[in-house]
Amino acid sequence: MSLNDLDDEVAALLDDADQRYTSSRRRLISALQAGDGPLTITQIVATDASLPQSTVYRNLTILEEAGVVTRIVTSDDFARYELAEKLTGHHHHLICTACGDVVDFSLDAAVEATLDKALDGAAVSAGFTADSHRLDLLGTCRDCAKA
Amino acid sequence: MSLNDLDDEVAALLDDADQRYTSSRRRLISALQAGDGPLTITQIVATDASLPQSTVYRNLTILEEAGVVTRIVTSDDFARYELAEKLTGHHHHLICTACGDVVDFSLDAAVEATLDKALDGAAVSAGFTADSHRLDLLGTCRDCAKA
DNA sequence: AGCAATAGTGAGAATCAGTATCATTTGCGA
DNA sequence: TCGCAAATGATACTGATTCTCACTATTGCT
Repeated sequence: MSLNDLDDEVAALLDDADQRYTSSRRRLISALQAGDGPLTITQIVATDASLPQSTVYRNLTILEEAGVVTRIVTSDDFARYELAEKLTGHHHHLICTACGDVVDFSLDAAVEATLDKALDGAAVSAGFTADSHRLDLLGTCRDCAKA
Repeated sequence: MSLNDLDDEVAALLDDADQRYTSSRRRLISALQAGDGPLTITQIVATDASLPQSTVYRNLTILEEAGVVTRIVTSDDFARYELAEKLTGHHHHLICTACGDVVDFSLDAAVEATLDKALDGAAVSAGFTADSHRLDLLGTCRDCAKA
């Protein structure tokens, strides 16, 4: 999705939620777009120091409610945010258990299909209405392996 | 794994970590064993009111370091703990996005094998040393679907 | 058994990511 | 341009988790 298309899509989602697409929110989207994985609030504030922390928290919550971003919790004490899959496509996360960093990756469609089928079966037999799945790979990133 | 085998295995793991298998820790293991999914601290304290909160927190941390339990973070504000996969076998989680409850489930071995192969490929091309994976199904549990 | 020395306990204080408050500013509609 | 509702951002607050520390229990030694 190009930057302009993304912008239009975000604008539409915010409009649906009766929210304005303010400049703080634009800068947030831009910071998230620039990362190669979900970002913590600290990382976002470090990237764009003109964004006050309270605005970042509030707007990320609003953007999440509007379906623009997704909140990710790994194991460390910091929530992370990324653009919703609707905007970026389905993907998964490589989580470094040493430094906590998170990077995106994708699986090929055949594997995803097999997985979805198996998960649907499991959901049905547990009386569960499946919505989506979340698959993370835990391990050590290149940098931490070196250290 | 039978209750006695579990007990022996936990004792061995704690011994390796130079930790004692005290009665608080036994009660914790027993509470975790009784649940059908990872439990929050609140749930544990509710189950066994003789366990003070500070002891539960401290001992779960120690048990996690010893490799006996695993800390799970979903999206709500409460961490959950379960017996380590080494003790219970590999499994996944159904997470109810309405009430936050978590229930265990398993996939058949063929699907797991396909998945592991695909994940290994992804890890290698990202320069990542894979350790384990985590697969959760998000949706609505029977009780919340009714409501 | 008695006696350190060491480990575990638990009530309460401290920490800190995240949320709520509110006076001020911004920007849309008439 | 005016008026009003929404957004901002500095600051205070909340609550899950961690830390502290005096006390108790257990281990190892003789």
